[in-house]
Amino acid sequence: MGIPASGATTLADVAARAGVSLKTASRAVNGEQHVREETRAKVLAAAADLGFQLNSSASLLARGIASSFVGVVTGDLANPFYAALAQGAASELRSHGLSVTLGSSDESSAQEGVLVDELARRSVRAVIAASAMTSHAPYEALQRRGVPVVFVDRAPTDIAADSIVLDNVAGARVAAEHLVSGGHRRIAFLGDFERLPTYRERLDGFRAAMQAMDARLASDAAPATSAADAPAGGARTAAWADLVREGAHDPEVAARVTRELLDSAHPPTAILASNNRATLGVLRELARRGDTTTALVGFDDFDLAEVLGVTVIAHDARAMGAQAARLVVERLADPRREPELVRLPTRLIERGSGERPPRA
Amino acid sequence: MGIPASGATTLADVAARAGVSLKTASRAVNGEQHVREETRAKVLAAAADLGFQLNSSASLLARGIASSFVGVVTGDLANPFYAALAQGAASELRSHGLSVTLGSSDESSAQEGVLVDELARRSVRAVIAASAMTSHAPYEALQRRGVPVVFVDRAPTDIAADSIVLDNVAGARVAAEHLVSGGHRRIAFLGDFERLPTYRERLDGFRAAMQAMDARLASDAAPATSAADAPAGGARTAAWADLVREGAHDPEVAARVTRELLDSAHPPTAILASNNRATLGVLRELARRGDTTTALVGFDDFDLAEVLGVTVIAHDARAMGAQAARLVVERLADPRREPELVRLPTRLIERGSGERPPRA
DNA sequence: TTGTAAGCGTTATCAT
DNA sequence: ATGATAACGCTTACAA
Repeated sequence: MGIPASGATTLADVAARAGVSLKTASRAVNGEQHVREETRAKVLAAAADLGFQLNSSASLLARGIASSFVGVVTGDLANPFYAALAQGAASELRSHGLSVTLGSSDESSAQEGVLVDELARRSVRAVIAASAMTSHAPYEALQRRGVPVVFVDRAPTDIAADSIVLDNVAGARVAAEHLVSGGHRRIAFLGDFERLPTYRERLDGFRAAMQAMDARLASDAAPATSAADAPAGGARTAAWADLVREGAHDPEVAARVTRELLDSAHPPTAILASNNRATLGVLRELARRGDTTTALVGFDDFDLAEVLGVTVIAHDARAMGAQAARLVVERLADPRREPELVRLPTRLIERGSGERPPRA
Repeated sequence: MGIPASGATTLADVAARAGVSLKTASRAVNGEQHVREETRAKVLAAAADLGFQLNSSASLLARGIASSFVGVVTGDLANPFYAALAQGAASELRSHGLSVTLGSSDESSAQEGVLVDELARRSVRAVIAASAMTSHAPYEALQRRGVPVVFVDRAPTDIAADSIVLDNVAGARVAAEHLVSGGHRRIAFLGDFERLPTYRERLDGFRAAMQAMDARLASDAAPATSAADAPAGGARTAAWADLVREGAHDPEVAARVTRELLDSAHPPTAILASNNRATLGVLRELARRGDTTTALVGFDDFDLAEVLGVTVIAHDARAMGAQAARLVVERLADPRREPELVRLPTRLIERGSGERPPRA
């Protein structure tokens, strides 16, 4: 019925059918003012008749706007942490009329670089990134072009940008202190890729707790002794440092490392897994060997943690995504604000695995 | 240095700086043929100098293309099944130069409708949807406008479209038969929302297995008896039908239903959870009451299933997403193909929970 | 190989 | 309140 088979109904068609000018049709369709209600109704009816849909490319072009898409760059959506992050960002952005376009880097710097270039080519309005890169040059290029970039989970040190991260140091410290106060002295730390700031910060927190423990033990052992009496200080430091492992980014590696640790001459009595994938690997290995005595605290909460009784350092990934979206919107509104660094709290949830006493 | 502060470097700027015409610059930038290498290099250098980026809106408009975005509609990304689906679709589409834009319906028909309208407004090139709607009118509108729609997980019955689903009937039947062959007679079925075809199909599979069981039991009990002798037939049918529950879409409801079932006068000895969220709920309730005897088979595999020893009906969600992406690409290439219905296989993975014998 | 001119569908400007 | 006309930045004929 007058609908062109090509499916290409333009605003001009609508205007013609409604018997008004192109501009009036535009005004009506966009809900602008200065259109008589009667006219508007006429235009809207014509549009409905023709199944008209605004061509967003033309609209954006005419308005001089890049696009209404915000790129969200994460490692791998299969990781529930990233999924929650993306979901939080998407729903918050949607309430501001912005859409999300996804990209997974699989934690590869190279792939992430390609991804960011691609986003640039797609003229995204802004980018939210959980970056695994050490050099953020591609992001800087975006910023220069006026595209805001907000970093989540990992804050870059080489460029200035809004960032929202967890209080990793405090989280890991609390976890380690919890194990120490439970009587553990030999605590292993399962870290992620060495290059990730999250890993380094969590290790910092772990280190702080362990050094405090060493200091306390030293003073307990020799109440009124001078530093010269503690030649074992270095050895004691080595004691906990020997149980630090890195590169456990996926469950398989984490399981293997756990196995090596527990099979060693002086196995740890407790493990602090620095993220959800590491925790998964530890759980698999513990289950495999039927080990129910080794204590465990995992960074990141997960669905079955309660069922399995796993003590975790929890946080709200979805809120983090939403917060990142808010930062995007704010910077879009005022590009010259000072870059903001938001640090989100974590909390310890005791479920049993972290409260197991050390083996005798 | 000559870069306009507004960040709006156009192809014309590049052409001017390189001392060539607009069209030549366009050719060089787009990697087209018929450009002397020397010229191309000159243009590319100018583009790099100016930090030029093609305006995708203008480019798409000039080419008469809607966009290079494919909308992916799912329930909730927090569900690993959807996350894997989205990831699979995204990476496959990317290799075809298409990007993904995400939308979560939270399984609400209303919200899904809004979402689809939004996608239309954004001029997406195609849509991949795990739809929770019963009427697919909004999708039909898209199709009419020449936007291909591919349904995943749930195939619509009211409109014709490419679909890719699991063999739900077979999967659920195999699961139920597995429990029956393990000696179970009282098997509960924890279903999702009644309106979802996945739920209905899984129930069909369950029913088939249970009816077969009933038939076998009847003939065993009365080898040479006529139908008139089996007035209990209806009662027997009721026996398994009484253990069918629906609406267990989230873990909380699933846990509550499990509790009611196990607290009832004639509790089931086994449970078939019709999806990952239901399985989670069952596990929580079993853990809460310390129940280690009730057998369990869950539809959908999950990360910790091995650790927990949960027998599942597994499938490859990521592959499903990738396949959907392939269907999109094919239909984009040839819009008049016959709509295709792909049915993906499932497989039973025995891990212990499904092999527990019935309580005495 | 390179350039010219027209037009993609919409919105902004400035009249009326 | 409505409308003619010129952008928006790019690509596709069609020349040269």
